[in-house]
Amino acid sequence: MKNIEIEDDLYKYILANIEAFGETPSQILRRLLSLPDAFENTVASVTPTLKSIPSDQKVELVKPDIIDGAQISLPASLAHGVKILFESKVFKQETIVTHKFMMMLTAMYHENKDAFVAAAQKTKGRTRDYLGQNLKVLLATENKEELTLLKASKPRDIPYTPFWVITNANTARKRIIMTQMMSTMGYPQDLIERIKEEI
Amino acid sequence: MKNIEIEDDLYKYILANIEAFGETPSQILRRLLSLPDAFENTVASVTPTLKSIPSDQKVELVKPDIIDGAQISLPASLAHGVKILFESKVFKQETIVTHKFMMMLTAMYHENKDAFVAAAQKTKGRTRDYLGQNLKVLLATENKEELTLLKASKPRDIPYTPFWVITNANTARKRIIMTQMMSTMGYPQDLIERIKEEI
DNA sequence: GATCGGATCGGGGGGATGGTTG
DNA sequence: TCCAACCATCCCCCCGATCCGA
Repeated sequence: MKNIEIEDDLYKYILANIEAFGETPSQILRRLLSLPDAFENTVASVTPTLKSIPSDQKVELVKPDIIDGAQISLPASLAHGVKILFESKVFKQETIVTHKFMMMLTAMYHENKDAFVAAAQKTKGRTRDYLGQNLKVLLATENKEELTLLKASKPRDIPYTPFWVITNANTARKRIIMTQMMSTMGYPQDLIERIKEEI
Repeated sequence: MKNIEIEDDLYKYILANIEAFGETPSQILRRLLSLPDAFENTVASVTPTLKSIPSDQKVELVKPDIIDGAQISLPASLAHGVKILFESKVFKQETIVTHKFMMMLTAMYHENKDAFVAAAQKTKGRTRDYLGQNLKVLLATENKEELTLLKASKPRDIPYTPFWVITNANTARKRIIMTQMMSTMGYPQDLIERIKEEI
């Protein structure tokens, strides 16, 4: 049971609508609101959370875009390419290298999807892929052994993107992956050289 | 004002029909029942009670302010921003860290609401939110499991504010939260550095 | 006995390091 | 065999929330 505080006139109004002797305010309210006696409704919370990059959830959204047929809204900080991203506050304030790494990839994807797709295919290690599409499908499809191996690399979805990246790598390797991606995609040399300062 | 007792589910139903932050159950009921507004306007019910922060009840009240359409009166000690707060007697004499923590947040909210709102969204832990709006609604809406988790963090309404904060944290973490909030809101570095002395 | 502040300690994630492969 | 490149184990630190003491 809960106690709520209401103004006197509202209280009078409720009592004025009494229909049976001994009816409680609560019962009267139910009737007035056309609610069943045993009302049991859960209002589901619909908050799509982006657990992987915690920092800029509800930031200004721009650029409605289409990914896999679904429309998405991209945070402003990620919508204007790598160069602008480097200058953005959210990027500078982010301390976790993996997050910066993924933010860059998001920005790059939206800057040039075709080039990104091509570069993603070429960027891989000796035994493992570094990037790919549709992580969920991959995780569902592979056989047990391969799956264990795959998971060891800690692949994660790149936010606002149909791609995933490997996450279990030291910073040096993350730089290598970034460098390869940016080179293949044709980013200018001076921007590529900034990688080691930025992440 | 009258108090009436209602079942939990009815209470949830009422809160589920909230349309504006800070709306009281009474106001919601009026709308649902198509009743005119009361002539006597409520202030008390919107204002989070200050039973948690003791002993400045009879203190000078200043700065009539608007929170979500309701007018409130703010204790002088909390009305002039963080810097003044640090120098105030009530703050210095307060021994409970959590109270000081919340006093600072109240002061910060009134010093710059927009910045506060933005900073509150960004300030969060790995799995839990640190601040948010409308605790009542949150508590009524979430599903059982999430609710238990949420409650473990002991969220409390920040007095004179539509926000709540996590309270179940050690002092070190409270400092981290404060630091993040103040940085994001753009407080000067020297004030931020005083956090570890002040709380 | 009940409540409340918040230190303590278990758990989880980031990514450096040591081991492995070609 | 040795070296370079790569992999993924595992350490350390951060975060959460249980629980102890006031």
